[in-house]
Amino acid sequence: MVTLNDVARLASVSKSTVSNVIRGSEVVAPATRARVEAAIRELNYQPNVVARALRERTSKILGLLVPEAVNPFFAQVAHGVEGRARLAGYGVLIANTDCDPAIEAAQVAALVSRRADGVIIGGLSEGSSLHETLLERGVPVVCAYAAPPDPRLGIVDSDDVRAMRLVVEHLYDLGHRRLGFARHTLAEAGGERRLHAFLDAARNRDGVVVVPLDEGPTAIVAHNDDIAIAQIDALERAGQRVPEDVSVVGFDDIPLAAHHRIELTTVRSDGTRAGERAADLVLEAIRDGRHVAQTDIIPAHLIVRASTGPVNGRG
Amino acid sequence: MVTLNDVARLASVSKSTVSNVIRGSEVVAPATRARVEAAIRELNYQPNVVARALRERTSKILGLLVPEAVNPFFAQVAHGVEGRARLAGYGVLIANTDCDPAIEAAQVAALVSRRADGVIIGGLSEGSSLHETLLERGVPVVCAYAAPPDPRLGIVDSDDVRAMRLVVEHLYDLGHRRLGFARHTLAEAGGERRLHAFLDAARNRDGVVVVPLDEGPTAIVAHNDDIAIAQIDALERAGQRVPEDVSVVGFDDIPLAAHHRIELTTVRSDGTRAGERAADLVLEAIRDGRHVAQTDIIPAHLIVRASTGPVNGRG
DNA sequence: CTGAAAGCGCTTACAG
DNA sequence: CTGAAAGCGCTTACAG
Repeated sequence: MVTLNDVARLASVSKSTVSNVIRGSEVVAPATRARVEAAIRELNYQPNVVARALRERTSKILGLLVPEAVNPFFAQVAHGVEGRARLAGYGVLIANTDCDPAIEAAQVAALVSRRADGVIIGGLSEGSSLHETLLERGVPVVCAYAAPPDPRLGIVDSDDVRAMRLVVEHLYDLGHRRLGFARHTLAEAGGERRLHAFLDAARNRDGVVVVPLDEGPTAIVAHNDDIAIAQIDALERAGQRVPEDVSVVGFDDIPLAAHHRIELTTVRSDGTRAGERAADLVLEAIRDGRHVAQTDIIPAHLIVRASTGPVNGRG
Repeated sequence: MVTLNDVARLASVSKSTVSNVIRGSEVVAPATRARVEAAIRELNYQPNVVARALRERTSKILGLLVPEAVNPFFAQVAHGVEGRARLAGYGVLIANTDCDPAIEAAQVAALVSRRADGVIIGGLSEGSSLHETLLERGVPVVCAYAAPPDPRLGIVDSDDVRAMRLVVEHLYDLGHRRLGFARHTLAEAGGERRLHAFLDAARNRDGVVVVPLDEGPTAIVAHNDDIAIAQIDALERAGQRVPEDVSVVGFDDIPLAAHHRIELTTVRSDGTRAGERAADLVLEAIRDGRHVAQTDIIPAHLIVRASTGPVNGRG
């Protein structure tokens, strides 16, 4: 590997001067600069970011903690994070946890060891306080769709309360009174916030009752699209028809939700945008040397498609 | 941030001794070791991997170049890579390229700058020679489902030739003679290998002709499941029925393919396993200080579901 | 405008 | 068994 020293030697200048050229310092004389640049090209020199990181006490690395790698929504979030990070010269270290506390702890330790300048958390296992480990070391962190309460945290979240109000209203208008909720399968911290938002919304509608999934709800609201789509699968395999017998509502609006075979009524939530926003927040905090301590709530939009219909096929 | 020096001071030993304890050297006296370990705990010390990386001339980082972040199959591959990397103490830097040559070049430069010890390429843009940039710098690289020809490369690939033979045979047996192929949308290097395997298989079946998609094939074979599912969407929106009017075959067997509403006939290809295998290959090469130079072909299995049926609904 | 020196936080021979 | 010293490849005051 060619180093800054090799370049200096070839250009017959000191390391300081090469460094000045690399970092675009104004101070270098044009002729010297030209010589150095020629040497860089000739040797095909790429600065060693590891060395720079050590010296500057910054790694230019963002950690991304993902509870469920295979969820397409998180793929969108990751895509957004990565795009913004790249533009800012940051790399993204991906850390899947599968919501397993042991893996999660190992991943956070690895992120600390690698001196990640900031961390974005897409989900934490139940009862985890790993975000505090990070915060106490001065690492800015933003939670996307995961919100352990801590004022130092940055938060990017969907407006679940409003979303669930829209969902319940929609179902109510279709005549549904027996509603069920399909929770998500991971033991995730704060993973019941959508459930609670749903319950609150249902409580505020006269005549609406919330029943377990196996006690014949006429409509099922799911924690996310993946779960909604799995519900459709389960219902139809059990001989029920969607939406004729049971209506189903998702959350996220993943690309597949608009598919002709699925046509899922859902709440739109732009994962890529959320990822971009999360990255921006954490990047700003890094620049300012502070915690994020900001909350960004993404507005909710109900997208009505064909997975919801009038109760009992009437109407 | 607490450093090795802080630990040394608190334990009243030298940095060398702390380093020996951390790295589990046998040489340290039990009493000394205990004192150092107590100090580590008390200070909550985490070694700085950046410093270690600089000294050891290894970053313990794997780069993962992904052409299409939102493809669920690549999410599986990434999951597999990440899992194996973690077990080996490596971090995974994710680099989306969206198959854009400019982004791709920037990502490879970033990976070089960060001194990634190895790189896994999930896809390269057409005409790209970026893998050579890496190889020439001595970085082992394995291509997963992307195979520019270079003997130094590691390759993990599906057995497209056998797969397409099975697919064509299956369709032939159902009476299909007019077949079409839905290519993938990215300008990816080697992205036509499945197409060519398909064309070869079709050529070897008497009476079979390959026609453009808009010239009424009775069966469509797609480059991957995502594209197959999009084809079903397009066909049905255009008033055609699958499989009554047109049969559709995918490739990958993403989780959704088994969904009751989709029931896609497809070729199984375990993305997580492929990712794990790719990581193992590159990790071994790093350990041995050599290029990978190995090929691993994953056997093909045809999974017949309901998206294929007899031609013209007969039978 | 350019260069010598110190130092980021580690590891690794090498003395003792 | 323990410690002093050098060095990984950079950047950053500071002289000149």
